[in-house]
Amino acid sequence: MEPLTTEQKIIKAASKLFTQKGYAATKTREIAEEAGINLALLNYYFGSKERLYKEVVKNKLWMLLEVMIPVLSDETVSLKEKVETIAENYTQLLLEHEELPIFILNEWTVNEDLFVDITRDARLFAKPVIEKQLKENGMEVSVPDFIANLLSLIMFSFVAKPLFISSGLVEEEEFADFVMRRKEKIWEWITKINQ
Amino acid sequence: MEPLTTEQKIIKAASKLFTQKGYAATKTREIAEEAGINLALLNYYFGSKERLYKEVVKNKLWMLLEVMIPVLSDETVSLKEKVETIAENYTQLLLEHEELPIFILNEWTVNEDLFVDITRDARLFAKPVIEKQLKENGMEVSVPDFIANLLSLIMFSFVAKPLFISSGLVEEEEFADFVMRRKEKIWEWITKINQ
DNA sequence: TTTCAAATTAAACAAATGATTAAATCATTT
DNA sequence: AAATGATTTAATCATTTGTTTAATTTGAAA
Repeated sequence: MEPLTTEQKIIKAASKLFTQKGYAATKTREIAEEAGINLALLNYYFGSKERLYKEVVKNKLWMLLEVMIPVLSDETVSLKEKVETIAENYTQLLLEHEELPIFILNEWTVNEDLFVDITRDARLFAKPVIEKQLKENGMEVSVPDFIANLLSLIMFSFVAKPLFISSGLVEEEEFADFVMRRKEKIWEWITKINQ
Repeated sequence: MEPLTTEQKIIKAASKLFTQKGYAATKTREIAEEAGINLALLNYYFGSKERLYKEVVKNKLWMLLEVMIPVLSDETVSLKEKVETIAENYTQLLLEHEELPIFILNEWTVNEDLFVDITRDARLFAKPVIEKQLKENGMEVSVPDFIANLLSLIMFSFVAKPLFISSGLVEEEEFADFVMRRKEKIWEWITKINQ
């Protein structure tokens, strides 16, 4: 348990506040207070609020993608293993960071330019690998539809959590159970969908 | 084509900017400029930025819910018709207002208090009606899972559009085609999932 | 111990921002 | 035409906000 460096304290506080409230609503003074550091240190280490923000977004986007990209691209992992690993890892990750997908997807919509740099030249999905494995499994679905169905069924519950809670469809206390149970069914659903 | 009243011009401009950029990033002077009115009129008609914002959120939330709620609650509409109508209506609506779901879901996460008032006492989902129809169709799925699957498969493509576009999985020009084709398969998918 | 760069602090600056005021204009009624 | 209330305008206010500055402290090297 090394004590955090000043830089780490700032990143930690900024990550928390930016993901909770978005870029514009988060004030540099808040970040400084949350981090327990002097306001000027924020600019000393990161130059500006925007540069700090980009740092945070890069981290968070990577958290979200690394669960999926390497697994999907790996030819030695079967389609079933892929789906089950991704379902498992995402549910795990998102239960610990519920705000992650909505933060990233909203920022990606509102602040598109920012993501151009980050995702440039990143081969996010290994289309040929997945295409081959879909055929091997007798699935006639297209790669985009396969990815869309997979991510939908795993992630949407987290994105739309407030709707589920407010409507009384799912109680706050049983939400974790709800997504854990769904996680177990993903592979079954995916195979059924694609016959 | 009546010319818009000042109030309508403000609401229109505010709707556009708030949904595009969120509450904090939207400045009252921008709204005034976009609406072509004097800044003071915003407070004259709506009292404050926050009250104007609540007005916009209420409208947008209702746009999103009215596609779904009345249809789902109607006992005289079969489950198949329900699913197909909702798939059709949502795809239509969201193609015209792509920013709508991510705006509402993000605001609902970031600004939860605001939605307490709006959704209080609103029986969003008619659980018993759907439960009955699921049984009649031999579907053993729970209502929350049914709703989650339905909304996931329809809406997630819009929420995650930037991911699909940036990854090259779907081209911007073919996005409308992509979601239109998916829309046609929703009922098939839903039935297969629940055997 | 002295030196010196790195790290930290308090204070201040300039611009932006939500809101208000008081005067001017408009439209409707008398 | 005069009167009256509703609408609109330009100007201003008080804070907030991101950033900078200049001085101080810290800690390691000489």
